[in-house]
Amino acid sequence: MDTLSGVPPRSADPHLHQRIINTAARLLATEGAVSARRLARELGTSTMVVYTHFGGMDELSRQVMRRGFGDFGAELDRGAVTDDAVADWMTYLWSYRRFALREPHLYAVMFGPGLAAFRLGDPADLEAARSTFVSLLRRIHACVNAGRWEVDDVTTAGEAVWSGVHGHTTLEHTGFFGAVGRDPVRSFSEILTRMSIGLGDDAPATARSLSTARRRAVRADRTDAASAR
Amino acid sequence: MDTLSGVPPRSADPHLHQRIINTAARLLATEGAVSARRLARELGTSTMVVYTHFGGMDELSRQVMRRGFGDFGAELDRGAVTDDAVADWMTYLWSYRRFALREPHLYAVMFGPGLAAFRLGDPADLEAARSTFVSLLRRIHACVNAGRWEVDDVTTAGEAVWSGVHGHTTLEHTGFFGAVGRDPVRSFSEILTRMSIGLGDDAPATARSLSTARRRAVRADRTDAASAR
DNA sequence: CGCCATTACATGACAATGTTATGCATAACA
DNA sequence: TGTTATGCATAACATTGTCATGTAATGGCG
Repeated sequence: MDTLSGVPPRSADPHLHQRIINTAARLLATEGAVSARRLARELGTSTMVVYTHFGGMDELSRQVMRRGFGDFGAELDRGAVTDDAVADWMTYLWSYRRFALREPHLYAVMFGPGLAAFRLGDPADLEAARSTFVSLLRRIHACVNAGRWEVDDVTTAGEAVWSGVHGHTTLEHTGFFGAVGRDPVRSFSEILTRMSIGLGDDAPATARSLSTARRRAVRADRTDAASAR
Repeated sequence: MDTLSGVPPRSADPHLHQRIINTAARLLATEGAVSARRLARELGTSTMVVYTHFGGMDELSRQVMRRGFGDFGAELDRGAVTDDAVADWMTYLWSYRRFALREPHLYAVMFGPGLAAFRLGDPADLEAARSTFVSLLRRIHACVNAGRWEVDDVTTAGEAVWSGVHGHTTLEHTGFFGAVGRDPVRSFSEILTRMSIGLGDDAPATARSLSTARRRAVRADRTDAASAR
């Protein structure tokens, strides 16, 4: 109705822009969906803020996606660089899986077919996604430099690796492994193992690296679980 | 309004059930989305037919998905069995990619996170998806029997392979390869190659099988394009 | 053959979605 | 202080899936 001046008129919040993105990301993570009205209710505003600040839900989703890629990349790059390059590469991919499992909806926004990063070719979106890919390529390069792998085209190898882990995580998100009573960890290990051997490593060395990376991953899982409490 | 008897009352169509599924599949393929109203308009009925026949859009989508898995499996099993088991396996996966590219929306319904096959555990849905997986396992078994691969756990190997090709197709669907100017065929070939070597084949034999399978795939692509005309 | 019950379907309404036109109150500025 | 601009709330519109209601056709039974 008419605006009663009894209600203190909300002064312009200088951080509203970021608050919207943060709240949208939180709602996405906790409730699996973000609607303009749900978001407005959470923010204590009207749905119009989405349109004055982002022009619509699409652009907001892309901003959430960009932030997601930022967090994703930061978390992936946290992995140490040791003298076992293949183990480092595997650790990187275990972190990849950990993030995807912890943030399934964010991952879906980032890689899903909805308003995927690449279709609406905003260079900033493309760059956000590409930087994490480049980070993977560095790990692969290290394996080549260490003499473990023989790869002429690192980018193509990176695409193959990425396809494998991305496919695995999306399958795991659908609940496939649980539904058929299979172990996703075993399947993921298989991908890492066969890929490493296929890229030139010998089987025993890959097995040793897998053990190392698996140990690190279990420890990181525990840290993750502890910080969630 | 009141029902004018001037309009000939539509007698119960005994094939309506199938017509709904077929039309939904067609709309999904041609328009990328199926809404109850769009479907009703196409069928010349009201939206209620969806509810009397399926109870809602969800169940209808699952029926479309089931039909999709049927077509998918039939098309995949069309590949010949020759004395080059690895080439046969690769041909199978090229067919996989071909189907996914030709029917992106159907593929998304089949494997997407929406009302994924596995989450709502209807055994019929599970079986529909599983049968195509079993078909993949047969191809892998043939490679092992031929002495090309050394695999103790065929199912786990199948999951790894599936992750790779599934991940690749979903990435291709997002438009990633086009956006960054990369060649999806090369990436897909890399997956097949590294996986085959990783599963025990030697590199030259894998390369020969890849050539064979690629030739077959190109021919099948042509046939596909011709029949589309 | 004629009546009744069941069933299939159309109509229209409801809630929730993204979006937008309108208006007002505050903020920024001269 | 007066003017402009902007940010946001209100309320509406179109579209979605869904459902309550009514009606007409179908099929069984006397």
